[in-house]
Amino acid sequence: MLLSKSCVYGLRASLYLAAREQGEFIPIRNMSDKLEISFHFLTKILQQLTAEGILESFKGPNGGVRLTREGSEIQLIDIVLAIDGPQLLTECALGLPGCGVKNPCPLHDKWAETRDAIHEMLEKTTLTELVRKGKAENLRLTTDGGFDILFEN
Amino acid sequence: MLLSKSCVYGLRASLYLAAREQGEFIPIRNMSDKLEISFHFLTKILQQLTAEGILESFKGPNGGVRLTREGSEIQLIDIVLAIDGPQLLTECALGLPGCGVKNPCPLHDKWAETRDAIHEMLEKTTLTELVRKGKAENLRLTTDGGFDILFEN
DNA sequence: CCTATTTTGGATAAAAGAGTCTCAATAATG
DNA sequence: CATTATTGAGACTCTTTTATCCAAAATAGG
Repeated sequence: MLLSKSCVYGLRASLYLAAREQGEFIPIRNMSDKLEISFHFLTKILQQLTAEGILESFKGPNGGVRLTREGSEIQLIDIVLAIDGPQLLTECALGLPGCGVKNPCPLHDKWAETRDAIHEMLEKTTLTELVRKGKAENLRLTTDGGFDILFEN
Repeated sequence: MLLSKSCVYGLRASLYLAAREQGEFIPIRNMSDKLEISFHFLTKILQQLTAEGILESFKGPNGGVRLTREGSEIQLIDIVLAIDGPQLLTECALGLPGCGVKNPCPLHDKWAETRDAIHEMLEKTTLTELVRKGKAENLRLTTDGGFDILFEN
């Protein structure tokens, strides 16, 4: 699995938040229902994103979480690094510690290129960009149903 | 982790085999010592590669494993798919089942491109190519020490 | 035929990832 | 002040991955 499940859930939730009114605190239960993710598990993941400063939270009635920045200023890489950690995009393909330009493995160069391609994609893609695309084409963020139904009622 | 540890070990072992005389059966213990991988664990991994037809094995004294094809005809992708399975390079970045051109998630297109880049790299790279590079530049296949010391005595 | 060497396969154990549950802390509202 | 809604934090369970161990099968060589 390229991305951990936590990371995948974190991305889905972040997209959901970016698609909602900015500034509004969204209860996690609300998100877990819509996105069909276990409430408690999602809570854990969002706590990480809060700790990393990507989200901010508010307790009590009318509480919830929201993005600290605009969706257009949050790249996918921010979420991936916050959850899966930077090793994901720096590790050696052969698992050798300290593999780098100075002391590489035979696969280092090619692998570094590949990792860079992943990094670049994640770095260039913003939440807002995906939300726009999702809305325009009614793409899904969940197993069944399109983008729209996430925001009904 | 992009590749599982099993997969990483499988790659290292395959490179080791490709670097040795073709046709010769190499005992797994020999490899596990040189590559500093747990013997029993490596055994399990190589059994998978044998089952997938990438290796063949021979029991008893002077037994061991060897590549079924020449190293120049084995691509990294063969090993990765045999161990981590094809899902690795087909799964949706948001974890949605059945995500594809017909019913995509907002990230599908970009993710597919990224996966293709990984796939292409793994597909274009052969064991022999890496072995040649490793030998030429004395690169390492293990934590310490270069390529050469793997094949002393 | 016996012994040593080696893979095979299954059982088991330990560690990490995924998921659940409970209780405390915070805050709004009547 | 009591009630209710919500996040925070920790303990706990389940599953998968990683790792270890052992007995069985195959085979070479004396």
